[in-house]
Amino acid sequence: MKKQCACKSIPAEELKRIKDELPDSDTIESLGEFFKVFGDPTRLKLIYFLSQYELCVADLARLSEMEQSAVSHQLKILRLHRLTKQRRDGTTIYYSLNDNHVREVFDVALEHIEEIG
Amino acid sequence: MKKQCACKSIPAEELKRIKDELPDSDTIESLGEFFKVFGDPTRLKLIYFLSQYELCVADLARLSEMEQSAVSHQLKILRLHRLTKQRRDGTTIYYSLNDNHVREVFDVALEHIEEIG
DNA sequence: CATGTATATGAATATATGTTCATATACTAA
DNA sequence: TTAGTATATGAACATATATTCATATACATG
Repeated sequence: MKKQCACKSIPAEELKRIKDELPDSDTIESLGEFFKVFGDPTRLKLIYFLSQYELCVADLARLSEMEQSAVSHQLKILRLHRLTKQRRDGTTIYYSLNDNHVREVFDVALEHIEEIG
Repeated sequence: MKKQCACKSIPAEELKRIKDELPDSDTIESLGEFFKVFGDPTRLKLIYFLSQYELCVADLARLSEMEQSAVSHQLKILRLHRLTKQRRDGTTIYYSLNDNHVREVFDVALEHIEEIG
């Protein structure tokens, strides 16, 4: 029983080179975090609405048909990832998107879905 | 105690209109699924490698420093989402990306990470 | 056929995550 | 201050998910 697989389609030196091209692990982690935020349908809805309008929590709850608490929890996640910004007006807090890439990512993915499913 | 929140920054008819602009729930679900695939660092590594090279499972395992079993499990997910295609050569199976949008999504997100973190 | 290699997969486990409920906080107005 | 409104948050719970281990499958070779 050999210790190393005999496949080795690619020689060791080239494997090393390919491996080095990978973005560093912090970047990969951040990317994963970023996509994870988009990986939940309820957050996607919030993101979509916020990509078009500045909205208060209560209206977001009505639009997404979620409870206010659930919306606040999800908004916290968006906030922590700096995807949103907010302003206070009295007791009301208005959220909006903080970044142009967000909608861009959304749209590229949408193209994919429409083509491949 | 009122039954409905008094906030209503936006009148009911307009809320309805905004709500109707949201892609249908199947599309939102698919988008969420799509992003969820990208939401795991180990899958991101596989996707990145495959965006540049056609690779066999064993080499993917070496490159990503994962066990062969874990790689196969993740490749199954990529396959089910039709992000990859594969061809067999003897006992070896070579994987590659199936879609151009994938790398595009990856790159847009990378821009975001580099700007906002 | 039997052996070996590359990959796939089911089950078990540990961890992560989203929602709900109850409650806290921050602000407004009387 | 007291009551009311909008939002935030901690804890508990249920569900999802990634990994590992053991094993199965598919193919090649002798």
